[in-house]
Amino acid sequence: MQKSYILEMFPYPSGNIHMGHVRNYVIGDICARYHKLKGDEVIHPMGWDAFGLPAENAAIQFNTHPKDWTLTNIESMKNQLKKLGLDLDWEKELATCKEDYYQYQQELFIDFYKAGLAYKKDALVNWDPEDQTVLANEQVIDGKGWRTGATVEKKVLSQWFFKITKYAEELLNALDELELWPEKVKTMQRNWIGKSVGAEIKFKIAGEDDQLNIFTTRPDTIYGATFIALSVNHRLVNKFLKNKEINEIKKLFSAVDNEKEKKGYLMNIKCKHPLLEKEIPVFIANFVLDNYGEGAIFGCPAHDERDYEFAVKYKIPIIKVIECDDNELPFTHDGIVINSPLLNGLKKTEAIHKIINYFKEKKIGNESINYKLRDWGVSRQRYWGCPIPVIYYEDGTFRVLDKSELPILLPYDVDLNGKGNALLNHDNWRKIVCPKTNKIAYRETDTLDTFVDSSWYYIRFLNNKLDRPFDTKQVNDYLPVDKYIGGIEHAILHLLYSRFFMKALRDIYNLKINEPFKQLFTQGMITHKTYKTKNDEWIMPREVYQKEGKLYRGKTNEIVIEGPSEKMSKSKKNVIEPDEILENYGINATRFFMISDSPPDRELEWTDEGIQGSKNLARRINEYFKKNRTDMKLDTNKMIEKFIFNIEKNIMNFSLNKCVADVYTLFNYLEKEKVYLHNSDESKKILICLYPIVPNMVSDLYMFLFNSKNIGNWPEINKELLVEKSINLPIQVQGKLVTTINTKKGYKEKEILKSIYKLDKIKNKIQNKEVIRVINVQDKIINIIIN
RNA sequence: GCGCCAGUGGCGGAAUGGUAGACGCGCUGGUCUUAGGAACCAGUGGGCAACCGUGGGGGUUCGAGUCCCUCCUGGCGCACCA
Repeated sequence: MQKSYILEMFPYPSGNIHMGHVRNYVIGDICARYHKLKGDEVIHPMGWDAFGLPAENAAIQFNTHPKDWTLTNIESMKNQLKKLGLDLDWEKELATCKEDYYQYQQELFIDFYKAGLAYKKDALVNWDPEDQTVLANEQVIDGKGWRTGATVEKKVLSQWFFKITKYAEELLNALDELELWPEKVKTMQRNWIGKSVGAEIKFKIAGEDDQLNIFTTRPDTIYGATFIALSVNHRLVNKFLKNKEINEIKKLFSAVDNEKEKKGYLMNIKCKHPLLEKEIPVFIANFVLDNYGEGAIFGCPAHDERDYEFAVKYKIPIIKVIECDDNELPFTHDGIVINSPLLNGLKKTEAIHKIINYFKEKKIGNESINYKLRDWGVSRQRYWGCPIPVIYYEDGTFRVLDKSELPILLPYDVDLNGKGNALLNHDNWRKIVCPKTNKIAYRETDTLDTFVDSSWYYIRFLNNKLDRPFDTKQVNDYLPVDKYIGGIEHAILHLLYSRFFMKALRDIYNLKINEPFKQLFTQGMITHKTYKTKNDEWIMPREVYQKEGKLYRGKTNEIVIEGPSEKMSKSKKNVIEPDEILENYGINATRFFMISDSPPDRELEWTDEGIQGSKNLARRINEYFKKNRTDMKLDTNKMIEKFIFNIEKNIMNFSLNKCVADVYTLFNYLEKEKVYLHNSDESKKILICLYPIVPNMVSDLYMFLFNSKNIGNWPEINKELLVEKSINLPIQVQGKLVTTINTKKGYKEKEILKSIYKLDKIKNKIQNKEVIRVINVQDKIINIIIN
């Protein structure tokens, strides 16, 4: 039996589902139900991404406990999901905050550690002052925390990391084989991994026994290097400057108004140029990233915009080493190398090749590949997350626990006052006697980033009750997920982490699976018109009424200004509540509308007309089947076969909006021809095709018509009926449509031309001219070319 | 700035290089109604017409919304990545 693993991204249990969830899960449900009808062994589970900060914030705000708050939310959201008529296997349900999930994550952590994929180091990390926790690089957007929007600070802390960089090359290359992923997501991941090929060059420090390693993609411009710039966090800054001075420089840098304005501080050390008998100045500069390469660059102002700007400001010499006009500086394009004894006259790639070989020979450099991707910082200074199974002794050493010492459970009795990490403040939990050494020890109080939880939940779903993380055979048999459906906002974070996890687990446990998600489908947002008063107050759409072409607010009769359709958000008051819609329009209309007006990967604008149209469609179908049976017309069977064929094709391609069009086309035909099928076998076929989309309605109708709950299998298509025997053949002259004629398929070209030439419209076109060529695309089109 | 995607009626959107606008919404007219914002029926790209029409301009082709080049516009992502 063919397996089909259909998965939608599991939700965070905030307490209420929103329209975005509805769309996501209806799309997945249609797929899953279709595959079941086709006879596949379908896996379609649901769970809860249940650790995370909102629970802690809610605990403080409402004086409840994160666990209680979360579990209550799960219950109510589960009820809401059940109202959507989703065919989910609730036996497989999991919640990442439950010990039967996270204790196995602790096992994985131990295995990662043993495999060298988890390690601890002092690191300059992103600190979110509002959430009081560290964030991964991926979670910092424009210098702000992804969740809080607070400006992120830099701090040095001892942190746990996962070695995702070990897989940088594979994560990049394997994207090419993910044929069923959107190009857009792959591009985003490629950019994020950010591979650069170049060279690493050693710069000796004059008068010191120390050196710098500098990565560059342009070793061909080495003769134009006129300065060195270091990040303020570079090792050598610490070596040569006092803390006080460093702090002053940091202050100087952060005082810059415009973030892009370049600032530098001249150090009193110099570097030797690796090829020339000269020394060049060393700056500390605000524009040098400390987390790329070693946090040091050589500046070649003539051929780099940033270096040029800096050099002009600090009056650093600018030496041209690529042929160009002076007014073209900085010249960053390819060109012929000049002023470079070893490289003169060469083109860029030749020069790069030659100089790297020279560096190798002299042992002052090497070719080098650099990635933007950093290792994944997974420590979070929060209570509501998976505890890291590590203890610390009083001498500062630590021990990663054995699997036999698991689980490390979160204590329930914590003091959540919003200040700092509740685990750190919980002495009873924290302080233990190590059973191996009998020494006093302290538990790790950081918990794991919740993106760790979601990096392997699709594996745990295969057997959520197993007494180890997963079963190898099951993983090999049932992964990858065949269709993974969710929002594009996870393009980098969740999807990259999961890919890394799959590869890491593959290598640790000898799995045969390389990628977790075979096909990725990213559904579009749901948007809704926004409305404002003249005082910029957002108001709810339902408050607005229209009179003589103008919009007014219901209770005050103020003029209302209509804004663009935007993503539903509470702050803009353009939210539609699923519960309300289900109540007013019913589940069938709701499901129809979720796929009606736009292709699933594009935005769907919520409109009253749209949902009303879906309601009408549902009603029409219901009424249709209740009418008394009539005879079929000649082409009725053909229409039904076409319907089956099209629905199947369109579900497979995620062209669900076209499925709705297919439904209209069929019922328009049946009603126009007054063909009523009632409890016929043909009705069964039609209902089965409708079942994935509107299962509730179909179940009721099936009961009513056939007194049975047993919806059969997906109907076999009678291909013979699909073939059109007669066609409307378009006739072109000079490639332009002139007329069409109705004819049988398989006509003889000579014969049909005879009758075509008799047509007035064709005669008029041809008149006295000579036919020089006739293009007959058999059964498709005829094109007559005249002189 | 770089990358990706997209530009088709009043709107959402259909079209393996082969009849552009399927299907829906809206609109117009009609039927039934005390009434209708319900339901049903008919029509609906522009133009009186010949014809013209898929963001603009080139090209490939018998034939281009579709392929190629170029420009414009919009959306998304990345962005001092050396």
